[in-house]
Amino acid sequence: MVTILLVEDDPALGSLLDEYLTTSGYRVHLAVDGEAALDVLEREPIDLMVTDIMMPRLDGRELTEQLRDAGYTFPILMLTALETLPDKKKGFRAGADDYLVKPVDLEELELRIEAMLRRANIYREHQIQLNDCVLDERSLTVVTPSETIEVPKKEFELLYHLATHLNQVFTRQQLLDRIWGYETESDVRTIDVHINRLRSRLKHVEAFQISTAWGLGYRLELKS
Amino acid sequence: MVTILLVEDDPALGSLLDEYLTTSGYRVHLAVDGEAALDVLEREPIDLMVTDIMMPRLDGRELTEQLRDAGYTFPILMLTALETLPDKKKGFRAGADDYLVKPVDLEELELRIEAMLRRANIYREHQIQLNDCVLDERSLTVVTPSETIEVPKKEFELLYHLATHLNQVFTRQQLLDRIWGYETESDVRTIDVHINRLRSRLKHVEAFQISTAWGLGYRLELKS
DNA sequence: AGAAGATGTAAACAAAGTATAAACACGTCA
DNA sequence: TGACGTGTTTATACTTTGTTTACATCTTCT
Repeated sequence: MVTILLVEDDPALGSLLDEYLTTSGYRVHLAVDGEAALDVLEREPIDLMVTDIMMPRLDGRELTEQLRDAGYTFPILMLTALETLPDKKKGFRAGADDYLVKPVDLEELELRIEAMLRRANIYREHQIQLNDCVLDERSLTVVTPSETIEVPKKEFELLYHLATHLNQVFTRQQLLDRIWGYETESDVRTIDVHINRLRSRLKHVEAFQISTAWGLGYRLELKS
Repeated sequence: MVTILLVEDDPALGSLLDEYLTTSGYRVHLAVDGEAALDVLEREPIDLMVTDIMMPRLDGRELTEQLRDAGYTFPILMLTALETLPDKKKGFRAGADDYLVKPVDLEELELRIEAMLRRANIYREHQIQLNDCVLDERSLTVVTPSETIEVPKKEFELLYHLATHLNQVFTRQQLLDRIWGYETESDVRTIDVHINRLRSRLKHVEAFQISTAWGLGYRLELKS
């Protein structure tokens, strides 16, 4: 589920947006100002932020700048009562991806959020997240908090296939058929060798493991 | 340099936008309708498209749908005279990333284009900073604290493209398509030679390195 | 415990992909 | 014209990856 961080100091507007977005199928965290937003960000993984621009303490523009500086890359949409170009400009310069002028048109807000998510999701289709670890199909890498491990193509395909079918047991022949192709003439023991190499290559990865289903085949399961 | 495909059937508006965007530092291809746009796309690598929605023959919405279906992922901005929500909705649904209502505010158009490019990781700054090292597009130089290295054009374009897409892996064919152009007949191994020359030319540069993604292609990553 | 079957592991070999140098082609400019 | 810079192709050396093989180790069952 997509998680939105909503930063809005006006209680009436805040709860209106919260309710609307929640009923639209998003998980929403509501923060009353920039400081509160930073607190939420420390505890929750956020996919997208919608923030008012004028707020007490830390305002939307400063918040956006701080987040971009800190390396956050999720899409940010700013809400502003100010129609003038200089203000839009400052917002974009600070790192916002879009803005919306108040009063907020709820349907348009949803459309813009969808468009931003679609754009940001282009790259996610090629990734699988397993706990704190990401398998990146485009670069053939396994990215953990502490390191990035490059994995040879066949090994990666094997890993990726198991990862897309968590906990499901595959026989060696099934894996050969699905990854090498049905007409391959490779020996089934090739699978064992690849599994072996994957295990030693990923031995420091805490997020998941490839376990042996004795007499059947292999499966990938989360460690957590 | 960022290349924009501008699709607009009104000659007056078309040339106005063309001129404005060109003086803003973009390379612009102007097409008078969707069919003409498709022709341009076959010959030129495009970073972003700005299209009118109402046009003879193939209109902006149909064009957008076709392009998305064909796998093009660059940002698309639609120009529309229609203010109503259902029409915006159709535009977004067709795959547009943003829209702008006519009459076009040139400055706002530029801001939106910049935001879309940033979102898509396409930059039009003439310099890129990588740690303590600067790639300068205008002088085709790589400037480090200790020296300034001149780089031949093709090599620089290759380097620059990789630098604007940090850590992203590109196949040799993708690099050929994007830097040499889609209709090039050069051999993909030309890429290897250029990479090789770049590496030896920049071997004393500490800021970044071009690494090989085995079986895939190349990527530029910071050394830090 | 011991046998039979299944899996783990290391090493050798084969295949595929990449690095590098050198030769060639072309245009520029004194 | 001829030296030079740039871009491309080609040939060969080299590296990484993929597969097989042989043998060690582990499960399961009697």
